[in-house]
Amino acid sequence: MPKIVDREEMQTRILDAAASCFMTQGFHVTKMDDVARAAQMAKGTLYLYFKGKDELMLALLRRYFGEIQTRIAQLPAPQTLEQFLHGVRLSMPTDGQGATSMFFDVLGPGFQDPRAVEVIGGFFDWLGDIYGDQFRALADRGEVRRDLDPGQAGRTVVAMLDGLTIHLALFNPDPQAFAARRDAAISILATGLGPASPTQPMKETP
Amino acid sequence: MPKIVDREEMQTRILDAAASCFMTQGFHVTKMDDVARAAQMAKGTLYLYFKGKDELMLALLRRYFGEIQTRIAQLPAPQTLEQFLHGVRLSMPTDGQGATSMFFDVLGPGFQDPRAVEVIGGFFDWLGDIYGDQFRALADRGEVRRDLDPGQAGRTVVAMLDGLTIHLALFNPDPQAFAARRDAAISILATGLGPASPTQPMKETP
DNA sequence: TCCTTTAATGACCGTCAAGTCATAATAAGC
DNA sequence: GCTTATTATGACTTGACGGTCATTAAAGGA
Repeated sequence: MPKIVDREEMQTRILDAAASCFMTQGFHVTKMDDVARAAQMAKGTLYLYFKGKDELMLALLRRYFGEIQTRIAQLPAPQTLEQFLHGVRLSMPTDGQGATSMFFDVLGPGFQDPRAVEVIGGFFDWLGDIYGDQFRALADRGEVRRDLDPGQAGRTVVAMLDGLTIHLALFNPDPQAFAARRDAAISILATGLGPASPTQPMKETP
Repeated sequence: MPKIVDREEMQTRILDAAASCFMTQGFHVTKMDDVARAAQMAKGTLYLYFKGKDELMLALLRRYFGEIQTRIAQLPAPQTLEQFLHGVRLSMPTDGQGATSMFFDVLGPGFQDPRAVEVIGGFFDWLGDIYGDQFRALADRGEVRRDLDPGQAGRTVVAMLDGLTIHLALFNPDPQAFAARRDAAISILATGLGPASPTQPMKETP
């Protein structure tokens, strides 16, 4: 008798619209009317599928990071430091901007919503742990120095790489500059800022 | 005849109050009434000294980064890589939190105010240039590898270190963890993730 | 003390957007 | 095609906050 709708499909449609709005304009600037228009429905309809703007954002965050997480999780474990760094290179965003601005918006207002911090922070914790595990394995193979605590090192590298992404997204959304600095960062992660060791081909006397 | 007040002193008082509010609550959450109460004056009085909330924030940003900038500028140029890293260590925040949350708030909403981005981004550009100059000089002395473009490397290092600060401030405001990761980061910047070179005392075979 | 000029106040206004709900539209069964 | 349960709509309500301004207070000179 009744009219029946695929609830999940509607939620997906709304989330897609919200993602588009939030990512281009930012969370706070986006009005629920904007989302409704993007999803081609009336504002009231949104509230049949999400309790409010906050819930909408949370669902979006969970979906977004969930996808990245499953994608990263099924990558093969690197066997060498070079492989690790190659993986890092591939998994860094290429476009600048993107979702970074959205996170700024969400984390911004006094960290109002601890759930958002938990989702985002949880992801970085998780990734830091992954890197930590990989460092431990690589250290056993002599591919990575053994004097660092792998767990701390994992979190540290994650934070440093994210800093790169954030700065590029916020201050210099130029793909060329991004590529150059990503490569510089990876190179620094590999061998540090100090002069090349004698085992590598590089002159030492000026 | 007239009543006369020290305009600058009032502005300082207001800026101090605003800094306190913005840093603890965030920019968007803070109401002008909050700032007024913190400065012990009525809301209307604020508008005699600052055009509006945005101007207040901008003035605060300029003051904040101006102070850091002059402090860093009068530091002596490092003569060795070790000195450079020591300076980095000293110039990193020790408390976690602090101003970072405020910047998130300001940069957040769709980067609305380009002036704020300019102030903050300008600071990091400036610091990246400083580091770049130092790298150039250190490379000449054989203290730093010569295969990196100093300018890019300076910006890159600044971004990576800021990432560390951001993550600690947002996700893990624990001073102990901060110290541990700061040290890990500095160590990685020095010699990289790879195993120690033969010139340094460290076993290579497991 | 009184007058004049500048500073301080806080009730008020206008705007803006999140969220609501009475009403309309839709689809499935009979 | 009629009935009914469910879904969709968008005008309206509500609350909040940045900014204003008529009014009051303060300070210095005569």
